[in-house]
Amino acid sequence: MRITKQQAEENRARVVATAARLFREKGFDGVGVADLMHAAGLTHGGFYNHFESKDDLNAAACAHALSQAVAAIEAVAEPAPGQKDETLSDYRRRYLSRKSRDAEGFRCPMVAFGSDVSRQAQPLREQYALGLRRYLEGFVRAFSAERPTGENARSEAIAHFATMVGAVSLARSVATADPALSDEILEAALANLEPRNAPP
Amino acid sequence: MRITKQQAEENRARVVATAARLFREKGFDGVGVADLMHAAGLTHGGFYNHFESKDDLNAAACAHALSQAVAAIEAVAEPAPGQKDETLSDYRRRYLSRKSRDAEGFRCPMVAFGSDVSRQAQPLREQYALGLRRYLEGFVRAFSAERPTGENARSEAIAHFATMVGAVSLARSVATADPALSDEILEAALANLEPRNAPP
DNA sequence: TGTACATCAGTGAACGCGCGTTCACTGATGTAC
DNA sequence: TGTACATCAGTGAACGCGCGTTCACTGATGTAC
Repeated sequence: MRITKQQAEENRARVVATAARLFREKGFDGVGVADLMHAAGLTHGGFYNHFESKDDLNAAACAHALSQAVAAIEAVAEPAPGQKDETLSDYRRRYLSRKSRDAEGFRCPMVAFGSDVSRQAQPLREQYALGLRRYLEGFVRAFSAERPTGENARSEAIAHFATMVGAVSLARSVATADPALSDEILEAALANLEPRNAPP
Repeated sequence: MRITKQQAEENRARVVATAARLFREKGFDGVGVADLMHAAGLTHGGFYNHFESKDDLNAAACAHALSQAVAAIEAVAEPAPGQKDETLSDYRRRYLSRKSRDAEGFRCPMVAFGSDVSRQAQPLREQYALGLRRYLEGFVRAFSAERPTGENARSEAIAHFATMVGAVSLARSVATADPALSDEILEAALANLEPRNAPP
């Protein structure tokens, strides 16, 4: 049953993408190798043709999720000329929307992996740090474009993003048990992050 | 080997307190019943004399951790007369300190359980929502005392706390792999949360 | 107050299950000639 | 270009281990008289 090299690479990529989605939904320990491989349309035995270990896949999936986030914020920071790209204001509203909060598998990895990262093996943490660094660089550029705040732009942008992460994390935690509080948290973050003197 | 009723209650309380600490450190799934009972100085067989299930303990430990957090913020909001209690500024500095970030088992449950809560059973989520609601009420009072901001105090306070949660969560995630970035995140949050026109 | 018995927190072995991982095997692909 | 063989992605059964949970048992406590 040997298959094409290209097909094998596609299979591997599909496993990583599936894992990036399922891990965000259920956590790294919430998805087993067998579940995952079947979700990707394969049988579990072939897993070790692609990955050294589950930890290895965890790291690959984490890197994949982060690179998606980096691409998204870079599109905001450097909109393609002539395209109707998302502004930071759009991005923030989407990030802090109920829909995004309730999305299971496509959430921001910084929120979805919040408390998991520091419990994972070192290679994953390295990948994560690399991704977050790149993400924050993009975020700072997008933030600076929205409001020229001068010398403290980076510091302000980081605090700004921290508010978004904390708000979605808290809002998610109480989404089912106290939806009103959950909505209130999202709205509070959004209200306090919009530029103060927005043009009319 | 039957023991005193009071002794049994103390044992149960010790198990819950130990769990609240270990779960914050390693996650709910990162600590087994046997590990936990031995950490509390007991053998694992007796576990079901105190708890219906692991989920039941998870909920009890979560409630315990939250009630500690609530007590801490209430002490800031309503300082006991004549005592040198922590101000919100002290609290914030401690919360966003490297020491607090690196503390394994005594961390803020809103950070430590960030992505775990929504994956746990409904009773735990109810407990969590109850605790967070009470915590935020205390936080809003403490925040209003620090800076009389008028009608939006609650919204501002919630966004303020979200920044703290997001910052510590992000800082923790990269603490080992990129300590400089981790420190920068804490400092950015602190700088942007201090009152703007602090009295000299 | 003293006695007799039921209760039940704690013990440690055992259970079944699901997990990550390994393995022998298959057979189309890739390659050497 | 065609042929012969090695490679290796995929398959599905099996392994060992740790987990949550159950169990028979112990013996001091709590209680009924």
